[in-house]
Amino acid sequence: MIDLKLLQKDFDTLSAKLTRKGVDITLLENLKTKNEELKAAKVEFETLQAAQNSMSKEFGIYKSQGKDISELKAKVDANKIKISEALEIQRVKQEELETIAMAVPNIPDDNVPDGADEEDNVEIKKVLTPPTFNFTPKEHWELAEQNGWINFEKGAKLAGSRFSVAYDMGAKLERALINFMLNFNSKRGYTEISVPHLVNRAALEGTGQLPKFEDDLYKVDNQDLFLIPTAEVPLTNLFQDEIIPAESLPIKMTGYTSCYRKEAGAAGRDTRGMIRQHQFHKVELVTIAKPEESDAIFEEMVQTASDVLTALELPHRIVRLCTGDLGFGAATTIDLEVWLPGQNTYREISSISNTRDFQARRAKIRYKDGTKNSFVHTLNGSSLAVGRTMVAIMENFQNEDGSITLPKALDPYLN
RNA sequence: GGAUCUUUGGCAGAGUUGGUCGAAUGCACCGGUCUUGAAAACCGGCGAGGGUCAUACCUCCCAGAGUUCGAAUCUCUGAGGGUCCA
Repeated sequence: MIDLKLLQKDFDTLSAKLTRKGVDITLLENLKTKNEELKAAKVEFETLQAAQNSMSKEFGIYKSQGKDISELKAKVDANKIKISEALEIQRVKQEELETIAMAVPNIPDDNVPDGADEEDNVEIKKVLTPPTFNFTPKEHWELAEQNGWINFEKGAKLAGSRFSVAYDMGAKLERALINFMLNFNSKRGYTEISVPHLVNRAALEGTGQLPKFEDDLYKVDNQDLFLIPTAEVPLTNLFQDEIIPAESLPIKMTGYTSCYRKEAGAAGRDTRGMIRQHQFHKVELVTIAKPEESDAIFEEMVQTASDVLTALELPHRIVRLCTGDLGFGAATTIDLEVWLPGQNTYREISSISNTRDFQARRAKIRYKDGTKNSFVHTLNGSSLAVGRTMVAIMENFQNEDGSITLPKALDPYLN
């Protein structure tokens, strides 16, 4: 959630920044008005409540002194009605404010380039040179089927399109990659955590998936539970509504989960293969940090994810997202795109974001800085999407006969 | 599953004939005196969140609902814990 105090104090600067991300300025004006109304309603209610409290105290004194209380009681009763009215007004204002506030995206950092979509993202650097082939490299679905690693028809049989089943070496590779990545991240100081794949509404509101993106989520019938679209949700919300002692920051976490997405807006895109599936595996990094250290940690997380790719000998490039491609909760995002010879292009395999205090404000994650409480910064990033890593390995390590030589880093995990 | 007791600040633990209780006391913690330094002793401070320049003020004694002018204290529901019975 954006900082309402900042909105009050410096509306022009804030609205200019949010306009870059396509936010309608009248929405912000509306928000400002609502916030002022809520404040007034709160003052009104609290004043009445204070009067009520002091009258009630007087009541006790009157009684102990044996004075007549009928007049006081009449006053108190009248006030009581006003209180319940004021409370109702406040409740309504609060609700209205939240409805608007929760739909406003995060403020992009100043160094995020303007742009409409992924075409306008800015490449920072390339890592490793794409391999050359003296034959035409195949696409991963061909290789996956030819080697008997992935079966898309079985996936469709069980659950429909955008599902697949991994067999034999495909299944082993998946498991090896998860282990490899978790170990890699652990060595970098990230604590491994295993979390639920179902979370409640509050958790998803905390990280920003709700209320705006309910269509992208799988929901459990008759219960307020959703399948997680990323481990970022449970990992970040571990600290929901907590005040963390400053000395325990930064908190660096890594976790593996499946991720479940309806891909509502992606009809027709990547329909073949395992680039875009409704369920996929991902190893995630989440860090809870002090504001002053979050930039350094962001760089470190990008580096860690890039190093995983390098360790797997996968050529990739590092890209800074433009305003148009930036996610709802992110202040800044860097994508890692892996080289796919079969498609002859770079494709996203990891996305690392600094949400600054956007999620912290929603999820009420604070830290005690001396005597005062401040919002933490939360950062998240994939390290990596396992399915896409498999795609990248298949395409980059393919031989002319369609067989695949696996990267040496996985040897200890595959025997 | 039945009966009964219990749930308070970082911890321990008062407070249950409803009022001046956000809450005694001890420990822990922080500051000071003393000391070469530390410990001990003594003095002072010390629950949390919101709000304010700072006060004021509002909210919070497991959660929710209720009775009342007023609830940590009474009633109901739920959750956690203990004990006894099955």
